[in-house]
Amino acid sequence: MQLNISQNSHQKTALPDAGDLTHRLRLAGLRPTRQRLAIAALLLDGRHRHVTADSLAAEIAESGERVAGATIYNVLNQFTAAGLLRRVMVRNDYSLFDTNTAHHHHFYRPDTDQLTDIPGDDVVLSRLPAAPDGAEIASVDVVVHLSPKSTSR
Amino acid sequence: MQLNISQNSHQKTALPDAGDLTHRLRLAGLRPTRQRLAIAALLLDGRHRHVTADSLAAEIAESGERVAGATIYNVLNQFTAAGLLRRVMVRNDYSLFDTNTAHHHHFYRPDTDQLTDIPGDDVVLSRLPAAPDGAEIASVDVVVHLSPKSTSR
DNA sequence: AGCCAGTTTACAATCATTCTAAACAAGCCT
DNA sequence: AGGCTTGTTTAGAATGATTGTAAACTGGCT
Repeated sequence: MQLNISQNSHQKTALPDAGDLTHRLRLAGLRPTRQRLAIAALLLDGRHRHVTADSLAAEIAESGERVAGATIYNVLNQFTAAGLLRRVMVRNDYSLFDTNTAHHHHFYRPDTDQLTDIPGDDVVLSRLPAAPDGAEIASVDVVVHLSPKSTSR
Repeated sequence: MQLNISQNSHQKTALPDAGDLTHRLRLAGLRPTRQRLAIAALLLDGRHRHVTADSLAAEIAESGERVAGATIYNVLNQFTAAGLLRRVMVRNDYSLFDTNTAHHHHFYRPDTDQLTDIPGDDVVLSRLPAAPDGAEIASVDVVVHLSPKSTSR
């Protein structure tokens, strides 16, 4: 079976070499198992994209690896807890995991069910509420819901 | 700070009378059936709160009415489509329906799983992105995720 | 009164996600 | 290296919110 990792070798940035990923997983307190390394190689290569548990499973299968469904969920949750991924909730059907953990926001199109990043600083929150007693602000999620442009007007 | 909408008076005059609700349902293009009126009486009295399909079912049962589970979901979706409710997604386990359809945002505490409104204009978006081609902005959801206050810092 | 589209209902089905408990592998210890 | 311990993975079952289905019902018209 041919792992298709070579494909990103022409990329400018560090393609995830095994040592690097192993190290990152260790830093996150996660044992670098075959399964976690396979998923990390797909998701933590520095590119920003959105995957579902399902789409990731398909990619893994395509790459020739074999990872159980439950493990995919486990690893996605572990990566998210470790801050390697961000969970984005736009529907209550399923979750999307965002490989971009930097602070940014999303467009969501209900009709096509597509999620896209809102570029750069195109959303500016000029005012934030004070956190209630006993709590502090962990993160702020902005989801801009889109609708097809109405032709008439 | 009286950001209250006028219908929320402190007297029971805020109670929706049947005729009013019947009319509102008709305006929304919905036949005023016993089930829809029962749910409307609970949710459309001008108070702002968040319910789940489940919590609403419990309230209905307590009030002595009987409404099938599927109908509760149907009606919640119909009310939401008609703009009488707003659907808020904070987890992907279930949906919350917000009786406050005015533009406002939410605090969410993952540990206690509680959703609260962010008062008034405490969130100000000073900059919004342009909608992508063929789309227009339908709504903007801001969810401020909270965490228990850390003692340090 | 009677009709009919719109509604409701019970129940099954769906589907993402989590649980279970049994098999397995990583890393440490000697 | 062998063995141990604990963290991981696994298949399959379970969960739980939500939706589909097909039959029964009802609101509101004529």
